[in-house]
Amino acid sequence: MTNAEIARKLKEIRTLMEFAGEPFYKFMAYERAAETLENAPPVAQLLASDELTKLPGIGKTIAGRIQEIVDTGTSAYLEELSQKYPPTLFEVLGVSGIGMKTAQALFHQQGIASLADLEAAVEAGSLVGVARLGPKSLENVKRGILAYKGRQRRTPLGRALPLAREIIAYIQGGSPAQSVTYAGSLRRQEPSVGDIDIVCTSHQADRVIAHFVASERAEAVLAEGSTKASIWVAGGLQIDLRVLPEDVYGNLLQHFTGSREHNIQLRELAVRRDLRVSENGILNLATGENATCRTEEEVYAALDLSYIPPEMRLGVGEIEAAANGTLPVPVALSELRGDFHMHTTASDGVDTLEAMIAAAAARGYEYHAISDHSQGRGSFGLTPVRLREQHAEIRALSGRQGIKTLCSSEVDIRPDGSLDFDESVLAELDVVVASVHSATRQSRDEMTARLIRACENPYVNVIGHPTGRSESFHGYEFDFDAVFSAAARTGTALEIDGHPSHLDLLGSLARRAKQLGCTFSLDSDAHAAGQLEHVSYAVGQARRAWIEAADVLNARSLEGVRAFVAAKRRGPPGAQN
DNA sequence: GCCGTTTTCGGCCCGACTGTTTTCAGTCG
Repeated sequence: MTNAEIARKLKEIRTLMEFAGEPFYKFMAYERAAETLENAPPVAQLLASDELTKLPGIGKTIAGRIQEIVDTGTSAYLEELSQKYPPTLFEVLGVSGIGMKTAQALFHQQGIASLADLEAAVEAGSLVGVARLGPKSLENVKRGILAYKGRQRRTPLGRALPLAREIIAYIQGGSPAQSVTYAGSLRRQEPSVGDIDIVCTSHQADRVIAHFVASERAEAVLAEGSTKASIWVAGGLQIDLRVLPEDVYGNLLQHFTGSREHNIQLRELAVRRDLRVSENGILNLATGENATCRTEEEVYAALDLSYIPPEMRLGVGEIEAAANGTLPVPVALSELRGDFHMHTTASDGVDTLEAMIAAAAARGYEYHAISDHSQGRGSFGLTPVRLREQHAEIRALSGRQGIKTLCSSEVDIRPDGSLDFDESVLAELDVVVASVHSATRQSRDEMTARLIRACENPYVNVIGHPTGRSESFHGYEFDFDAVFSAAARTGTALEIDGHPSHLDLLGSLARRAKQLGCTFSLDSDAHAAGQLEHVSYAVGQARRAWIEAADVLNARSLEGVRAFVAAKRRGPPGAQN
């Protein structure tokens, strides 16, 4: 069972507890624990090492429930609540505009316990007269039902970010906006986002907001006030805009970047110092003085914290680290000197070798590797003969663009852990990426052994997209700690694949790998010249994992990379004799 | 239910917008 699945169960408990009238801080504890879990290392590993209660917000009681969920798939407490309140209540609560109070009233007064019940009641007009449900609220409920049905739950980062950039350009282009940027889960590089938060500064907020809600993209305007507005765009994705004066830009950006848990912890720390933190500034409760910050750095400095990059704001220990000066500086895109994973028309890419070399050179890289698929991938995989022909082409083009092109391959890891090329072919390559593409539903033990054997191969330098996750597949089952430890021990880098449909490793898992001493390769997995920029998503996940430049293979010089490869081929000291 | 630089009890983050209200409850982020 994944962390996300366990977190979902905890959130179900939380919601049903509130529905049942339990005290606020009791059910909120479950919500905070769930959010912590979503960004924590795999629960199975935490339970094995007895580290679960070390996570913030997880004490004895909730840890016990988590253990129970892992062991049995559910919790007796959850089952008990579910007996009283049917699971279809979550549908009603999922309708925008219907909150806890309304849902409780509808349930107790009219027996409405599902979306179908709600629709029927709306149709029959039987909701007229329910407290605080006037004609406008009823219209909102109707719209909420339609949105609930048509809505996709979450939007992948790779789709949301371009949309956010488009909206930002629209705002900048037609309104008196000063600074405009995206915040929220997008800025934290969450793998998928529930909405898009945009923050903006202006002294004419009303004009910016009027322009925003007039966008052709807006299929509905959900709210329109003097400093904030919300719209829905196609597919039911919500976009929130907040506009404040330029002198609180730092407070504004900090506030709306979140995460919620990070902000709660930050404000709790502030309260202990008699300070109240909000998007409007930092209010000193003793003196009544409000300090405004133009930058986020000022916000953190005002609380005696070192700057915490957005991707690290997850409420998983970063505030403590920032307070005691141990927060690492995460790797930055500008520190990358190359990219080991890209394809050409020789396999399933759409651009030629020459075009990919030119594109990599244009990014200012010192080196890059061409890593087309190996023969096992069927019609588009390269045979040894075709691979050697490609090497000849690379040598012929070498040096023309002022970038070193390395000969590589994304070699299939076969079901038994052996590689799709034999050693004589692998030995000719400068660097080897090895990936699983077949038999992805092997047993946990088989997949673990398969990946460890790949790590132990002296020619394998990078394990490509290590978990195999995608938008539609949760990834292969294997023992993360065992494989990550093998990678660290053998000098094999783990890839963080930035292709938006992969994002693999995710930050939470990569952080575990970092704790186990792994080296990482941050790659684009580009299948077109324009996709080399996807490496920025890999950097985003790396930063969420607290990975530093020193942990990153492609942040090293070409000599450093060659030394990494040579060391593994040579084997551990003494192994030759 | 969790937690501790006022530590084992007594606290627990902050604010905007809407619609239904005659001063605020509910929802949302």
